[in-house]
This record gives sequence, structure tokens and C-alpha cells, in this order.
Amino acid sequence: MRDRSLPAGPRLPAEFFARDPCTVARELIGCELRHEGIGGIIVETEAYHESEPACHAHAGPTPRARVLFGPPGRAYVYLSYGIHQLFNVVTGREGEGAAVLVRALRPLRGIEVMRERRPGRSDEQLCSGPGKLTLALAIGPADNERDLGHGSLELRGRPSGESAPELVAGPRIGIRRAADLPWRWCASAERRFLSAPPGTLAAGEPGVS
DNA sequence: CATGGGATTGACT
DNA sequence: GTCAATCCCATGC
Repeated sequence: MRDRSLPAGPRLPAEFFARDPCTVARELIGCELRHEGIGGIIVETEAYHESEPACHAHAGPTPRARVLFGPPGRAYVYLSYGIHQLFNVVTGREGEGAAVLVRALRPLRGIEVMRERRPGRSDEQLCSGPGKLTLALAIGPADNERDLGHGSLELRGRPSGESAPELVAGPRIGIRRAADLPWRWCASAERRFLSAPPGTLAAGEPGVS
């Protein structure tokens, strides 16, 4: 895979994020996430909202979840399973606890750097999971609460030259609570870059018997 | 203050 | 398919 120099889209404004997380999660597919010039096209997202128990904001504005209740358009980076950093963007109005988890990217810029950071992986696997993409982009705890409207951590609209993605929705991955909500969205034409195929059951979701 | 679970990954069988 | 790594923090006593 080669780097392309597609003209970047505009940086997404705070109003974009000041909406319900499901809308933002859908519309983020096809947009670009970058950190220090390294990044790719978002191909998989999940929505989280304080009204449902899978969301860290469900227990209220605890120290960890406080950023989720703050202004939209900030990063929420947290440690999962004691090992992996997961990147979210805060959505909704201030005072509302909600976010979108970015789960996978199609690498677009700085692929050589990503390969150095994730040796031995195919290009398709560089960012095919929420913990993988934070490694490839070097997003970490220091980025928690960062404003995505300024600085080197950026969310931008779909680059000109990128076609509008077809979406498929399904249950969120790796959760046990609220496993029935279809709040995961994937770009159906980007299967190779996803963390799991569309239609993968959530943890704890009963399969067909 | 002690405990237990979790929005995952990668190595190994 | 199975399983360990690793640690923050929410919860409960």
C-alpha cells in the first residue's frame, strides 16, 4: 500500500460533535483521524451514551468519566484490560455523557511510520482494532481530554477523492451489557480493515441455537 | 480499604 | 480455540 496525497478534508467543528453519538458515529465513517500527520480513514465506530450501561458515563461523572460530560469534540482516551489505549471523541451537549469509539482505520498517511510502530503486521492489520490504531498513531494517556479542534490530534472530513461509504450497523463488540443495541457501524466496502466482520455478535449476545 | 471486572491483543496449542 | 498480560477505577463493606 502506498501513501496517497489526497487533499485533506476540513477539520470537523465542535457543532459536528454536539449531537447524539449514533449520528456522529455514522457520519464519522469516511472521515480522517490523524495524529502528528499519521492517520487514516475511519472505517468502524461505536456509539456510547450515559443512558445505557455499557457506557463509562452510566455511573455519572466519576473521575474517569468526567471528560465525557464536558464539551464535545475532545478526546477520551482510556486504558482497556490494563493494556490497551482506546480512543474516543466526546459527543453531545455539555453535561451529557456520550462518546464515539473509533475502532478501525484504513491507513492513509504515514504508513511507513505505522509499520515501524507495529512490526510484522500487514498493512491491513496496522489499524484493524481500537487498541491497534492507538499504537499505530501513538495516541496515549497524554492525549486524554485534548481538544480535537486544535493541535496535532485531528478529526477531518472525508478527503476529496474519497467516495461516500456504504454503512452496515450491528451490535457493539466486546461488551456484555446492552449487547442488543446495534450501535456499531462499519464501511461495508472496507472489510479488510475492520476489527471484526459486520454482523459479529457482541460478547454475551446469544447466538442462533 | 479490598475486590473484581473490563469498549483487547497477541502468542500459543 | 484458549489464555495470559496488566491496571485503573467503580463498587461495596
